[in-house]
Amino acid sequence: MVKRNGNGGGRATAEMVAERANVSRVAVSRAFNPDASIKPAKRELILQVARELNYSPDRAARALVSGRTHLICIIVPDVYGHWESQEVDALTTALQNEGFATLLIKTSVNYQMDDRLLSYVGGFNPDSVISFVENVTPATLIRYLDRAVPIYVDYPLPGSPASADAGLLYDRVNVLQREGIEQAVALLQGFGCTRLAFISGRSNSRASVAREQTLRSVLVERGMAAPIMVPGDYSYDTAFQATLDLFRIGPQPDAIFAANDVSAFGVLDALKYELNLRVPADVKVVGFDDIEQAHWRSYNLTTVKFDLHVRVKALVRLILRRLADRTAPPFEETLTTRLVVRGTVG
Amino acid sequence: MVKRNGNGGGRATAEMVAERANVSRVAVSRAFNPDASIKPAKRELILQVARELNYSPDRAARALVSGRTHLICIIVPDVYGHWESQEVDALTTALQNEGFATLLIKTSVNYQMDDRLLSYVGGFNPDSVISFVENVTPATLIRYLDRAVPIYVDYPLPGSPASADAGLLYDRVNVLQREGIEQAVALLQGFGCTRLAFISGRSNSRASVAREQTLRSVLVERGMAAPIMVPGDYSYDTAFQATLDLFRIGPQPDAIFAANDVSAFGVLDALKYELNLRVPADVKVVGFDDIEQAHWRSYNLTTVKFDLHVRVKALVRLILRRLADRTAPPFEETLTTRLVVRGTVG
DNA sequence: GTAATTTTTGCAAGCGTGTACACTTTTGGA
DNA sequence: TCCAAAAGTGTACACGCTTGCAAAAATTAC
Repeated sequence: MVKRNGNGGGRATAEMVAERANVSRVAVSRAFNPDASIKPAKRELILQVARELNYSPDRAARALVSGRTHLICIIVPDVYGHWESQEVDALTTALQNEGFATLLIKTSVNYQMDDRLLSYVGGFNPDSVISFVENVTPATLIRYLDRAVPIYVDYPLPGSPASADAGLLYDRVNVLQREGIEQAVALLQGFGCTRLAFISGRSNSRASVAREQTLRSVLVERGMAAPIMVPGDYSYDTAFQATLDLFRIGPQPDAIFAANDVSAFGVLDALKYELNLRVPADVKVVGFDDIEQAHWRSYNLTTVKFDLHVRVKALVRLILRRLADRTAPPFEETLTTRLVVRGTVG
Repeated sequence: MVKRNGNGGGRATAEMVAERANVSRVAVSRAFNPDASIKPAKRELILQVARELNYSPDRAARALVSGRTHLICIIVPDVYGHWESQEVDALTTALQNEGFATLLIKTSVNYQMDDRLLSYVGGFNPDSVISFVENVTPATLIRYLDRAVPIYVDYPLPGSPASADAGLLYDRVNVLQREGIEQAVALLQGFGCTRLAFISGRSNSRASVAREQTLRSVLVERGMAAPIMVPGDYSYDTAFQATLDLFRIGPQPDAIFAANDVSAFGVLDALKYELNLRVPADVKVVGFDDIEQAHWRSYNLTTVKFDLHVRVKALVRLILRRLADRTAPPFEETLTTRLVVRGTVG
């Protein structure tokens, strides 16, 4: 049984750098701390020596004393799609540029979004937690991770208060579905559509519920009938099958909203390859998100988008502001959506 | 300027748990260490109190003394596609089940895969590093991260030694392209194809080079002509445009290999929607990877796949074995590929 | 040139945890 | 009942780093 503690003997420590540069260990620490007071020439020398030794300060040790880990947890659902992938990707880049690293945490059969997962996450002492998981309340997150700054990515339901939940105040980024949906409905109405269908996402998804409810209220305002509801789960396969079922039984819609783009692809393929209906001539289709594949020629999907990078920037801004001042009142950013018109409508 | 060090006052410490449970702080430590010696009843009590206080051991402090962070860095290129997303996803789940967390690191304009990024990564003291980046040599990785266990996800070029590079030995997971490609070529030859084209990935991508070279040698063995080479970059748009160019000028191929599925989709859409060629009647198309979208009806792509989860399992196994015994000779796992036949061939 | 100021430096004390070591208690024969 | 072995416990130090404090050096003001 070999003794294996400390850094394992591999990495250089501040001590070694100090010795090699003939300075004190404290000086090394200061050289790596931008706003510490140290003579420029000395800092230069130390950084030079550090480079030779491939030294960089141990984040764990640093975290222990400073209380800041520079770790940001991103919690994503056990199954997640292309949209989340793209967002995790963009977030990682943006946070990395600010000196943070992203810790990817997945809810799964072993770690549901329960006490166990939360205290697992808490053990990392992250500076902030960004949750894409729908079924976790702000209250829970705050209770387990009170040192960390929780940030919510949220789709406010029409009429609900924006940045408060169970009396708690917290920072969040809201996405308003209204504008994009209004544009879409106006366009469809212009083409004479009267019977709309809506294929939902997973039942407990706030994004899906927000989209559905907003669609409903827009339809009411314009004097149109409520949408035919079709249960889905954001996946291609489910949407494909649901579309077949939809057209086999009930009143056939002349336009279909899908809760996300991937579902819309399933709808399109079912219409084209199984039902022999033409898009947009016979049926028009609208998706949500505008993921990369939406512009692929086979789909060429009309969809409600908001700029991913705008949201990511907002998230990062929120985190930085909150870390700089923990007592400020809740920050809130709101993003709007817009319709991207492609071939599946008009 | 508020003093903010330690854990910020939020999280509970072992000390607090000890006090509340009337035990020593060491006992708390032991309660959380499965193979430490402590009376079962005492451990139960401590875990109970810990639960009440939402306590879990601070990973940073633990890492500092044990030398193990339980952090695994996954380094991905600045731009990466669906395949990598799926793999990062699967890896995160698998590692999390073993008690590790994944730190996602992206190469980008600020942090190329250079000294700076490497010592940035090194600062986290990860237990292991899984690199999906092509232009980093094992030697570099080992030099900067010698305490961490480096793992390579690799596509060995035909004829090159498997687990040695620049005299260094290291663990790796190899993917053999041969079987799948042989099946594909046999099938194409059976359909009378004679002129093949290959759309490559990014020029410095080992995966692409390995696929190309394997294809070449299979063609030679079967007495077929060398493929027409078309430069690509794994993206849909580039493949789309490249296909247009290919058919406007040179000798028109009757079958096209694309270095990955996404490129193949670009090829298919260009053939169908711009060149008015029928697939598979006029041209046959083969992709690589078998990502989720390959079975979507609009593409229905014939492709060379290997099981993602098999590779992920192999990677995790490698890491666990190496962490348990750092002096063992290099481990190596080899995966084979196979052809998934769908609509774009035959 | 000296005194008052500012900048730089080193010491020492922690941050929260694991573990070797010595010590005390319990267990299991005989 | 007694003794040897096993199991449990507590003390003290270490891990690598940051930071308040006081002392030293460098800079400025007169």
